[in-house]
Amino acid sequence: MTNIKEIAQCAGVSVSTVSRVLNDHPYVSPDKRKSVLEAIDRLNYTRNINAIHLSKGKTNLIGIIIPFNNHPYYGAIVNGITKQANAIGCHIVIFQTNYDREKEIQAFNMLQMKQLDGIIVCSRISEMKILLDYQKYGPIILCEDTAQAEFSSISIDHYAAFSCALEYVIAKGYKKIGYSLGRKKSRNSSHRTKAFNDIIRKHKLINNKEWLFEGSYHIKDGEQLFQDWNSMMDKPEALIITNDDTAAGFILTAKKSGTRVPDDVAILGFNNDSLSEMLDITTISLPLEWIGKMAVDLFENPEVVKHVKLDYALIKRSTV
Amino acid sequence: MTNIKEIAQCAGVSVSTVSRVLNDHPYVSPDKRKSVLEAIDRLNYTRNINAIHLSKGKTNLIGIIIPFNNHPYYGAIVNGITKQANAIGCHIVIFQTNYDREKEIQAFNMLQMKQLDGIIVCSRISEMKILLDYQKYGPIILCEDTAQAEFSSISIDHYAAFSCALEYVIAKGYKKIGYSLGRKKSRNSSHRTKAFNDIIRKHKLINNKEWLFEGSYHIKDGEQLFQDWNSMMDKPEALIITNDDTAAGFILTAKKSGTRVPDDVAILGFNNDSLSEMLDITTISLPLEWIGKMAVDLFENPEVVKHVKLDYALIKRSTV
DNA sequence: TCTTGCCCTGAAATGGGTTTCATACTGTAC
DNA sequence: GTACAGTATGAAACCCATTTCAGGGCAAGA
Repeated sequence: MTNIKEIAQCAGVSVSTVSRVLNDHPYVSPDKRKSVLEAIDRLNYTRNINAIHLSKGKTNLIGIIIPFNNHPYYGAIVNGITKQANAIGCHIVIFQTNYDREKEIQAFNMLQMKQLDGIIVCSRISEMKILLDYQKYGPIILCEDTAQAEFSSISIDHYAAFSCALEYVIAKGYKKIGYSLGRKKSRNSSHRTKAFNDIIRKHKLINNKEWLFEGSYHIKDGEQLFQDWNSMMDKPEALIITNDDTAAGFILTAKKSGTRVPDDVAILGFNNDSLSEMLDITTISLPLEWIGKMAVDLFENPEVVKHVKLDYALIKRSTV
Repeated sequence: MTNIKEIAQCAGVSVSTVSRVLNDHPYVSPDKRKSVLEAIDRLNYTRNINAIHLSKGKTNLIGIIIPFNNHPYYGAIVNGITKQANAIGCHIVIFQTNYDREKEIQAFNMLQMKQLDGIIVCSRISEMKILLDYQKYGPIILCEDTAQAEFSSISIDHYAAFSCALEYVIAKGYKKIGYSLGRKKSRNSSHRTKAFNDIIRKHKLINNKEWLFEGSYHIKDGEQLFQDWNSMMDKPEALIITNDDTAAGFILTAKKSGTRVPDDVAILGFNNDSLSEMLDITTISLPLEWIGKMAVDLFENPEVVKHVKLDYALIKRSTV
């Protein structure tokens, strides 16, 4: 492998000059620049980027922590991140964790070892304490609704979004309302739960613990959710479901078993996926790609810790 | 940032010894090992991985070239790759290209500059000529049905899989059969096209050029596909659709407009996604995660160029 | 006793850039 | 004519680990 030294020799200049040409620095005379360029061409030279990384102390690599990759919610965020990262000349290393602590730590270790310039956490299982430990090694951006002073964050106001959903369902006349979450203890979930409890209390409706379902992520979980719902003696008349994928699974299974939506059970989802559009599912549209884009923006300006909240929109369709 | 030199000083040994401890080499006396470990602990040392990369000439990073990330087909392959890559201590850098040549080249350049140890190409737009240029910089694995002697490949026998699908549709009595592809000129597509032409000729059925549709990737494309199909004077009675996502889009749109499946039009998809299961779509199951896994296996053994083909399975359901 | 081989250790070479600093030259302003 | 600013250039320091090589110590076998 030819290196910068050989180029320097071949072009009859010093390595500094070669480096200057390579990095478009000023103060290189046209003729030397030319001979360096020729030498590069002649010797078929490529820079060893690992040496550059070592020297510069950065890699232009951003880590993304997500639980699942094959999921519309995270897929959309990743899309947003990817686009914006490309715009600032960065690449993406995906850490698909399945909520495994080890895997998350792996990502943070790579930050510590300088293989990553920063990390965007789309969803996590590690405690805040862990994140604080690693914070000194580089910017960590959280895609969650937090006020943690040490980290920039970008999120949807899940409390407000869920409230909006619930108020709409209530306004439509439903009294027995249940909802499903991914993991009960995630930040986003806790906001949704709080919203649920507050609004239900405000309207003096039944708050039945049984009507809170967990583990709703994928379309197949929707099938299970339907089974669970269907096997209840006292069924809620409306369900606010974690995401459109699960909602779709629920609705498709419901149809098979002759359950009518929204007559037998009203369904409201989140995300406004293509699938929800196809199935005409009432949903809350979330600006997921924007979350990704903003996360990269926040990564770029690590000096200022900001907490950005993005807007949502109720999409009225046929399932409520 | 403390480095290996400081550790050596602090522990009263040479850097070589520190390196040996760090890398679990034999031939370090227990007491020296202990004092090194203590020094590492005391100074809160972390290795700079970029230096290791430079020194070792590898990064344990595998690049993946995919057109879309938020797509079940590629999502599943990426899942398989991720799992197996983790098993061998590698991480994944995703290049989502949207079939943009530039983006693909970017990935290859990173291989050339040694930021990647290898590349798995799930689908590409660059010509083989380009790949051959970059081949010398590291293993490139193709997830396509090729016999190119220079590259290992892993694929489904798309010719056979498509033939199987088509024979089944024909056996069910359909005579006017159309099909859809992603991009006409991709390798996989060309195998499907060949299979289609061969089988149709064999059975002496109509081969109507109009019944070949293109650009079918996502669920929304299925909606469009239905519009196209529906607006034809002479409609095919059965459609073999690129993938289940598009098939689902077609079927859901069809239902809205009162078109019955399979009575008005039979539908057969590919992949056997969760969605196809939910919608009871007849499909060809493809071992996508296995493609990913095998791709990593092939990457690991770059000395032997192999062309692996995986099996498929017809899943009979209600849409044919 | 001598060889051979294994264990242990450190100096130095190696991987390949970037960047600072010192120096020198040129042109312009006063 | 003197300062000063700007342009050009190379030597050397720096980023940080891995790995080769050489050498010393020690034990077992001849």
